[in-house]
Amino acid sequence: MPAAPASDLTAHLGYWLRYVSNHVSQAFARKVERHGVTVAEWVLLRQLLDEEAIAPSRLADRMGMTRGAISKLADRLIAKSLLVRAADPEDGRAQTLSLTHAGRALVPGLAALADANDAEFFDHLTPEDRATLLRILRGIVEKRGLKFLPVD
Amino acid sequence: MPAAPASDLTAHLGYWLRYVSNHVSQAFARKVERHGVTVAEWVLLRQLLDEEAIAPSRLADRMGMTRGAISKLADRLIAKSLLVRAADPEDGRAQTLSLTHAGRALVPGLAALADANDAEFFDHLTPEDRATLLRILRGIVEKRGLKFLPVD
DNA sequence: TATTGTTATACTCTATAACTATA
DNA sequence: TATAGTTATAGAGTATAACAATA
Repeated sequence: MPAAPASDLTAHLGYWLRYVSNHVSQAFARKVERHGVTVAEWVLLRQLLDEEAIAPSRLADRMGMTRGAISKLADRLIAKSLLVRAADPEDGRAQTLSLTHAGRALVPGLAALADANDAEFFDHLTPEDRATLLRILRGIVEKRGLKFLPVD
Repeated sequence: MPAAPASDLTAHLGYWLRYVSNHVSQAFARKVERHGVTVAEWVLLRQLLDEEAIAPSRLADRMGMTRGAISKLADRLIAKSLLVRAADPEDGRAQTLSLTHAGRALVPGLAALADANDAEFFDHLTPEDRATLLRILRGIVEKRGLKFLPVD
């Protein structure tokens, strides 16, 4: 009897994508861990750098997480004195998140680690391959339109 | 004052890879969830399909997980009657894992979902782009040699 | 009533480390 | 001592749902 007809795991692009992505992220996690933050925390910090102050719900949209998840993530960063919460003077329900001095000071170092991590995994590619990879990934995001993010 | 010098998140291929991969995996997770399994469980089941019986430690190597993680994953699949554990007659320390009839019967349906998920995210790509993406991802795995997997 | 945000609960995934049994 | 495997513990990430305050 021949092998079962189920298609091979390795026939799926999703499988390879997940495999490589998990390893890239894990390697990055180990790098930033030494600075006391996680990958998700880094992404949140980086978002704040350009924004001054931002509503948790906007972060949730951008990062593709629920508001509850953002709340917990923010709690951790506040406990590390990298972030502060403040009431929005215009809307009593709303809050804003912004970086502390320590948080702002931490970002460039983390960005350098992100650069190093990217180099580690993608520098051996030709410039063409790097461009193609970026184009394909961005194309998928655009095509799917981020619209399938958590609805909460 | 210009923006801070920290490089943009979106400048990193790792960022896009993680973003797309998370969405592809989440979409797949929702599909297989209806069949009562998770993505990691699916990968383990699929590995077993070709092997008849396999040692947990081999699975750990292949799947890039620790032995403890495989143990727990196997526990869940055994609880669902999709997997069985058996003592290795040749080595009193060793165990083997194999699919039950129910487990084996479940795989083709899950494989069809994996096919569908891949189609959903990658079918709009040209054949050239799909081939390039696969080549790049496989190249990274080869280059890094899976050697940075958990050491346990 | 609808919206913003937090809190409570739960489950998966993963890791590290202690432990058991066998080699 | 070394190896195979399990178990214990912990923490990140995520989700859903209940809740509080305000609009």
